[in-house]
Amino acid sequence: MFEPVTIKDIAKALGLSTSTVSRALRDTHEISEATKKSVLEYAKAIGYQPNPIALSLKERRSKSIGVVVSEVANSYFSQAINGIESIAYDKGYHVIISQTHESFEREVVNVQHLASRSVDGLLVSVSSETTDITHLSTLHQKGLPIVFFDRVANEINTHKVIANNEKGAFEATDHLIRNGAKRVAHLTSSSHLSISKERLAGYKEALDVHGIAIREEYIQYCPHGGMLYEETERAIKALLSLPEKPDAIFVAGDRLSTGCLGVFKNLKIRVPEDMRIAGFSNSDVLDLFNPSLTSIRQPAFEIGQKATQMLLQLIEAKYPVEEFEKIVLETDLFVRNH
Amino acid sequence: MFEPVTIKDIAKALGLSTSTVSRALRDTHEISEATKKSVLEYAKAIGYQPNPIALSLKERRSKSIGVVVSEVANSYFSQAINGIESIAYDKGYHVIISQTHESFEREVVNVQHLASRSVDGLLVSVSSETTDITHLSTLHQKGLPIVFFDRVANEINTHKVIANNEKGAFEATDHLIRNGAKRVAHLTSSSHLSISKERLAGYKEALDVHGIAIREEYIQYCPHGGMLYEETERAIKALLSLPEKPDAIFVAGDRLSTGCLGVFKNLKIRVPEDMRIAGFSNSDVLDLFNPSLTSIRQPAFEIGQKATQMLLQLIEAKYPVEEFEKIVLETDLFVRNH
DNA sequence: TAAATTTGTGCAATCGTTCCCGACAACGTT
DNA sequence: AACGTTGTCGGGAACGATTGCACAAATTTA
Repeated sequence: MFEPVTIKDIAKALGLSTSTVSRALRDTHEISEATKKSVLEYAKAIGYQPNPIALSLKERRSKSIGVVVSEVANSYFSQAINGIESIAYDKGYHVIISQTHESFEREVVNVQHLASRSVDGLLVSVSSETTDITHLSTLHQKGLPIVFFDRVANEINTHKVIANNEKGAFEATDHLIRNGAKRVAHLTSSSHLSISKERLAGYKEALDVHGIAIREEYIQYCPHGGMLYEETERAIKALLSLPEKPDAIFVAGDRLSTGCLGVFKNLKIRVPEDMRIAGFSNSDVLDLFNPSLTSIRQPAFEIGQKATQMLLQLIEAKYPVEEFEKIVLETDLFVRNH
Repeated sequence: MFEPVTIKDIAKALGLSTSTVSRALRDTHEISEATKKSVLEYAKAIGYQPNPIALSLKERRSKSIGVVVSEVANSYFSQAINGIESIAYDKGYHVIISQTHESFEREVVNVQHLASRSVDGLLVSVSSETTDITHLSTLHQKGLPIVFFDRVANEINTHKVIANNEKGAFEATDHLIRNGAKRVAHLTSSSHLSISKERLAGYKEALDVHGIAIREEYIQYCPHGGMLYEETERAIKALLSLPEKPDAIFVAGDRLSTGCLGVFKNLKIRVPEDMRIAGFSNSDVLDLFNPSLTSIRQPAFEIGQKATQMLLQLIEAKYPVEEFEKIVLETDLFVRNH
C-alpha cells in the first residue's frame, strides 16, 4: 500500500536513464528541450513528488528545524511558534515542535531526538528545571546551529533573541509604585532562568529608583511557574502572612500571572483594593479577567520570526559564523483597572 | 562540521564488515558473543547513533505522524496535542504539528507537505473553510492511514474520534432553559463543520424536548469561529436587534465563547441579567472570566490519546483494515454564575 | 574530408543502513 | 573419509535521488 512514484518509474516508462530524468526535473542546461518536456509532462501526469527522505540522505540535511519550548498551551509560545512558522515555511523549512513541560529530563530526550532526526538547526527556550546544558553545548560544539529565544543559556556562544525583560519589569514595577504601592512584592519562577534574572533585575532597579529598600522576603519563587496551583497559593500566602504585608505584586511569568489571579479569586483578594498586580502575560483574553491584570506583553511573534531568521542564516552560512548577536525587542505595558 | 559517526566507521576501526556491525547492533542471533560485545562497546564509546533518515529510506517509513489542527493557540487543540504526544512518544513516534489557521489553502499545502515528508499517518481536524476533501481522500486511497478527530470528514471511511457534541449541546441548552431562559439563541461557526452540525442538532433537540419552536433567525453563523472580533460582534448585534430579543445564547466553539464574552463586555451586556450564556470551551482560566461562562468541556487529552492509538493501530496493521469505528467520548458541563 | 568541439545521454558511485546470499570454517554423523 | 549442519562473517544489492565522468552522436572548424 501507498506506493509512491519514483524517478525510476518515469525512467522506465520513457525509456530513459534515471540520471536523465533527474536532470530534466532539476532543469540543468545539459539536456535537450524535447526530453525535458516529455519528462516534465509525464512527471506531472502521474503526480511525481521527489522523495525528501532520499534527498536528506544525499544532501545530509533535512530542511527542517526543531523547536524546543516548555508548552504550546501557553500564549507566549504559541505566538512565538506562529512567528517561527511564518519564516520557516517561507524558506521551505519544516518545523518540528517539542514540549518539555518544564522537565529537564524531557528536554534532554527531546533534544537528542530532534538531533538524531537530523534537524538542520534548533530553536531553544530552555525548561525551568534546566541548569546543566551539556546536552545542548555538545551538539553546538559538533556544529549544530542553535539559536536561543526567551529563556536563553548565556554559557553557549550563539545568537539569542529576547524581550527587554529588564525594562519591562522596571516599567511594571514603576507603574505599581506610581499608582500608590508602597510595598511591592515579586513573584517569579525558577531562579536560574535567564528571564527570571532579567526581570528580577528590572524589579530591583525600579525599587532603587524610587528609593525603596529591597526585601528578600518579598521575593517568592515558584519553580513550576504557575503550573501547580498549590505552589502559587503557598507563595502568595507566604507574602500575605508577613508582618508588613505587600500591597502590590509584580509577577514574572505568563502562567504565573493567571495562576496568581486564580489564587486571588479563591482567597477573595480584591484588585486593586487589597492588592495591586502587574505581570508578564501574552494571553489574548486578558480583558475578560476578573481580577484584572496590568500586563507586560512581549512581542512573541516577532521574537519567533527574528530567531528563525537568525537560525536559517546560521544554517545556510557558507563559512562558520564566529560573531554572534543578542537581539533585544521591546515589551508593551497594558494598564488595567488601577 | 557535524560529522556523525556511521556504521562504516565502526567497521573500519574494528576490521569488520558493515553487515557484521549492523548485525551486532541489531542483536540478531547469527553473531558471536565476542564480536557483538566489542562492537557494542566501541559503538557506545564513540557515541554511535543510527541515522534515522537512512533507516526511513530503507524501511519506507519515518516513524513520525503528522497532526493537522487549526491553531495550537487553542486550549482544546493544545490539550489534544498533549494527548497525542503522550501516546506517540511512548511508541517511538515523532509528532509533526501543522496549523491551518482555518484556511483551506493552508490545509491543502500542509497536508501535501506532511505526506511528501513521508509521515506514516495523519491525525486531522479539518479547517472551518474545508468543504472539498479530495486532498485527503486521494492520500487515503493511496493507503496513507488517516484518523480524524474533533472536526471529521464523514465522507472518508476511516476511524474517527469525537466528543459527544450533540449531547453536550443538548445539556447546555437544556441547562439554559431550566434556568429560566425562554428564547435561546445559537451562535456557531462554519455550518459545514461536523461539530457545528452535531451541536446544532443537540440544540434543536433540547428546544424540542421543552416544546420550544426553532427559529432560524436565532441561529447565527460566524465562519471564522471567533477569530474575527467584528464578525462575532455583528452576529450578536443581529440577535440583539431582533424584535423578540433572545435571553440566552448557546455558543458552539472555544474561540467563539471567549469572543462572545469579549463582545458582551464591550457592549456592557450583563450575565446573567441581560443574557444567559453557555458555550463549548476547554480554557483552563475560565474561572477568571467576567462575564462568566457556563462551559461544556471536551475530554481533549483523551480524544488525542484515543485518536493516536487508533492511528498507530492502522499504521502497524499487518493487513489492510476494513472495519472502522467512530469513538464518542462524553463531555462535562461546568455551571458558572447562573 | 578529417579533426575538434559541442551536446545529450548513460554508467556508476554516493549517502547510511539492512538483509539476502554465498563462503568457509569447525564440528558431528554416517 | 565424505557429507551435512551449524555458526560467523563478508559481499553486494537494495532504498531514491544527484552528479562527475565517459562516451557516442551531432555539429562546427581547419
